[in-house]
Amino acid sequence: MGRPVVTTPGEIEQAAFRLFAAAGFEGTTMAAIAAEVGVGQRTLFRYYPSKNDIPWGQFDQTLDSFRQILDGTPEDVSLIDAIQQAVLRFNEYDPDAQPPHRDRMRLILRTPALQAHSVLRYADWRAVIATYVARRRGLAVDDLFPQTVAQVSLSLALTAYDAWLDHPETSLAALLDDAMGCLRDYVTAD
Amino acid sequence: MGRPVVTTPGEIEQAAFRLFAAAGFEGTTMAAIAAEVGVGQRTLFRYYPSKNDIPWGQFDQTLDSFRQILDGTPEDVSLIDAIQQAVLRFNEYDPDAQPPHRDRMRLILRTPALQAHSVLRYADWRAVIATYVARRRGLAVDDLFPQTVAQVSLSLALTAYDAWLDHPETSLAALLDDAMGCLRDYVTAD
DNA sequence: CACATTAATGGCAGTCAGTGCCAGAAAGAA
DNA sequence: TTCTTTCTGGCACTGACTGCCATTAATGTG
Repeated sequence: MGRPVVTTPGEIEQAAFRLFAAAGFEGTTMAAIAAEVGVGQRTLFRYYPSKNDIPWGQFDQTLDSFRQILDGTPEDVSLIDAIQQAVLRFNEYDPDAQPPHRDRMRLILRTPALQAHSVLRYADWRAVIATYVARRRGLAVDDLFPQTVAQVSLSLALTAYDAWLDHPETSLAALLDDAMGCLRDYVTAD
Repeated sequence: MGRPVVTTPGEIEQAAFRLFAAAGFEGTTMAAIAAEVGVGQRTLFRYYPSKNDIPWGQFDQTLDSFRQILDGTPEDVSLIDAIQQAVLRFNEYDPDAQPPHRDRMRLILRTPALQAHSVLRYADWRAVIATYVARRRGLAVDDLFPQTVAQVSLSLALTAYDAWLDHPETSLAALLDDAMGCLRDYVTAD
């Protein structure tokens, strides 16, 4: 019961992306988004805690699924393969959903304010990996090994995503594998 | 000629750190810093473009030295060793200068707003590495290999630095080597 | 049907970072 | 002394964000 909501996170996200496309992220004010949705500015901030959070939409929920993918991996798969496959599966999208997903990631990865703000989200992502690594190796989450693996895994994902923006013809999966190949090459070359 | 300056970046930095120590980064306003220095708020913004830039002090200059360290490395040193040693040397400090350096890094690495903002600085750092890698391998800077190596190198450095905050007794150099060891372990383990 | 309860809205005033503008101050040069 | 250069700092303004609170619109109860 109680008064019914006037909007949804999804509706706000769509309105915002419309304005971002027209005027850019910096060039769009929260007042303009509120007007576009037809809602008070104060209400907007109840749906998204900050302007920087809008481009991510409702991504938070999905971290749980990332955890589940990892935990559901058979233990006989090597650590590195388990993580690589989990990252891959976590980032699988329907072919239809890929263009908007790419637009979203382009906005996030190429807008300085969002690049910066996003590291706070990545921290949770890294924590999922570090926790998994720590468990499989019987280490503490804070130990150097889990932390290193988590940081490096994020690096690979970010590098692959960034390359994906410029090479739409290549699949994200292939780029993730390529990035891992680069890493192996880098580490094992004499 | 012209009117002499009233302050210096260094003086502002010191005053700011005094206040940060007392009230925290978020709890310190630019107005308070200006008052502490004894200078107009408008002037403050001419010395530091944003509050987030103050904790870094005058670090920008030093990226040149990082480039020089890399370029001065003999070509018969393997790529990975060249980078590892350059990162190491770039982060060498007098034993006397280490406690303040650690305080600075603790503030930067543990304050969310600064964690976020700092990625914009790291981008320049990564560019130095990517450029070096591209040159040595005859690739374009934008190619996947240089970008991957740059991202991963940053990951290792950040992981080592973060561990250093909690283990002051261990040298940063040792932690950088340990992080690299973790990476080798991760990539080459069956 | 009247009335209480609940939950969301949105306006308002205020904080804080950051910017453009411009008058004024202080130094050296002519 | 006057001109020129350069730095200062006040003022007004924008834009994100917050706390406070009256208002609104549902639902539940007698």
